[in-house]
Amino acid sequence: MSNATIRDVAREAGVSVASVSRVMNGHDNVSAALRLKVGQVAKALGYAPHIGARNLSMARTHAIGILLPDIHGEFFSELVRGMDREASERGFQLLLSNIHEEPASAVKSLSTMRGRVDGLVLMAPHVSTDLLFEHLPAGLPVMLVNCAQHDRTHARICIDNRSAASMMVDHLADSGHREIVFICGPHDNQEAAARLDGYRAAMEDRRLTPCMVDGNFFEDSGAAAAERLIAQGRLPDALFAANDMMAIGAMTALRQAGLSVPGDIAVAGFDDIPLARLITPALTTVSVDIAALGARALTRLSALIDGADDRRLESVAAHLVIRETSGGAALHALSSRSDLPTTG
Amino acid sequence: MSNATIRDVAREAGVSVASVSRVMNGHDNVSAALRLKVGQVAKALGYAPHIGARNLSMARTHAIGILLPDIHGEFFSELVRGMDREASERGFQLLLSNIHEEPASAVKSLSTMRGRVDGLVLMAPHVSTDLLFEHLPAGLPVMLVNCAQHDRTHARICIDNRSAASMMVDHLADSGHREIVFICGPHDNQEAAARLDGYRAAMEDRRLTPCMVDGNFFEDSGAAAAERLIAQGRLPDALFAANDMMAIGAMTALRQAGLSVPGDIAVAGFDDIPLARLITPALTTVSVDIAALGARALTRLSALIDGADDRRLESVAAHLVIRETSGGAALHALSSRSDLPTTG
DNA sequence: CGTTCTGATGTAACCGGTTACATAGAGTCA
DNA sequence: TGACTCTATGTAACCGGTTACATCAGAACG
Repeated sequence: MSNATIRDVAREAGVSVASVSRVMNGHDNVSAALRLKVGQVAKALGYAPHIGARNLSMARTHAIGILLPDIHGEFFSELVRGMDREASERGFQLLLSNIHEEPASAVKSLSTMRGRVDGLVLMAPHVSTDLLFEHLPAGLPVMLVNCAQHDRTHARICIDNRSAASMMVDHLADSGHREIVFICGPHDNQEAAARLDGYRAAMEDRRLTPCMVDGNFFEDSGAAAAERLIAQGRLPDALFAANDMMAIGAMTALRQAGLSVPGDIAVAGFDDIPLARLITPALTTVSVDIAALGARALTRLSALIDGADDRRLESVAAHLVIRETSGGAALHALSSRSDLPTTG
Repeated sequence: MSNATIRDVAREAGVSVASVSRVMNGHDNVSAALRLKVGQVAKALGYAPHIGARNLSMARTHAIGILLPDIHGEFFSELVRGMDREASERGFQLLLSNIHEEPASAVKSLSTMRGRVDGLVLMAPHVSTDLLFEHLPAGLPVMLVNCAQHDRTHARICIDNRSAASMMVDHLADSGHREIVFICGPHDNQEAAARLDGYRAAMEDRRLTPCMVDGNFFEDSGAAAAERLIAQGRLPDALFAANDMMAIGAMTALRQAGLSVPGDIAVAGFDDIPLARLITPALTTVSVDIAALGARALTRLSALIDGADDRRLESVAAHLVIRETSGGAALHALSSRSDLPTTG
């Protein structure tokens, strides 16, 4: 049932296991005759090397562990796409693991990576990273993506959420809006916090009063926030949501209340999900090349695995995509990347 | 640098490796004293078992290989979400591999899975599956997803594209449309072919004449198809596109030509991408619970790994989501699943 | 007190590869 | 012909776990 082993091939071909190994790995110090015979026997027996065994003896797995908080949604899919691009180029495979909210599960995921991967990409915006670091297999290269800032011992790469949020405030203010309300993301989320920071800072720089309402990154919470503002009769000039889904939810609520976007109120989001350019009016938002982020993380990790010493914090810039909902000059910015069909 | 091994722990604790192994795996035939001592030494040395070594000696990896044609987009992300849900429940991890168009890359991906996973989920709608099967590691459980129909030796699970397309034709016809034109997907795509089949069959059942135009699953091709029909002055009652993106492209073209949907012409799509319910008018389409498909594939694969004999072809039903573009009674069907935030 | 049973622990083989080192045989040159 | 390379191949240790089996001490029992 199970496949032939290298010793089966060696016996059948009347040679030693070392010779078979050398042939299978294309070493050059084997005679043509032996190469031929071993090749034939291997094919006849349907021999395929057992990668797990090879990994053990070479202490190299050619696999990279990816620990993510949520393996779903467009962010995940783009991130993995970028990582895979680099990974397959470098002969790595991706071992996925979903770390759930509870720290215990994250620690467990970590322990199951030991001896199974050559390096780790770790993204944990809400789990306390201190706890995780204690449980990192010693000596295993790790690349942190969008983690908390206070760690300095590991290589990190973060989206510059703060600056991007500030840029968006600047854009809205330059378009003539004064009262700009921010719809927050989840409180325990690192990225949401950075976006809020950027909003606050830019507002204060311009002597405008920051005003925040609650949200949780889900569409409904954006709608709820807008409804609350409408009900209170405190409609601002602009709504800036911490992500696109909430912006879209808010727009739906505004439309249902008979308000026009951007006529009565401007709206801006964050993420530039594919949906953003397709809804009407098209959503002004912040775009990050997530695939590039993933690719970059993998490139640096690969260098770490090869022995590089890299503890830098790299900041990935985001850029504004000004569409229709922000109301200013109807400049169409660089159009977002072309969308892909969704059916395999 | 690297971590301690089980022999280090054994030496340090003054016991045998077998005892350490037994303690680490929670066997019950160890004395409390030994358990305590080994536990202490293991913690002091920062020992974590080497999973690769364990896999080799137990001939069990607790990993599942996922071979997909495109690891990006919503389909991928939903599929993986469903798989991960079941996988983590069963203690499996997911090893991702992207198989590109060329068969050679697919074969290579396959060979790199040998001895590294306990089973395989394989999705290859365009690669010739015969070639792949030759290179499948013998005795490795495999679950085929949305593959060609002509294989009978493996467990398979497919979306019932054919029936769903027929149902859509029935719905359009019941709504009073007679001339229903189908916008095809790529010719070499298995799923596109099944949808076309279902369209054809349902039309013929109703003594209506099938009429197909070319498309390739991309938005542009849907727009182009609509423009051609308009230019030829042969506007049908309804357009049924093989996926949503083409339907959306067609709607854009129709609107630009001054035609109203569904007033002048009905439109229907396939896939129920998140966009479908957000555009105006909201798109009537076919929805498949992709996460459930992934979960189901993993459940069956898990049974195969446990020794089950399963070569069934399972058909996953899709259901209509009737919204506004199909023009019939404005029944709002079950709203699609709530959307997820895209920011980690 | 000797025998048998029981349960904890140790010994060593094994999983399936890789590779340092040993060895044998062919070729080169004095 | 003998010493010396050089190259192709074989031998066996090793990677880091698991586990069948052996062993041994203490308890139970006649």
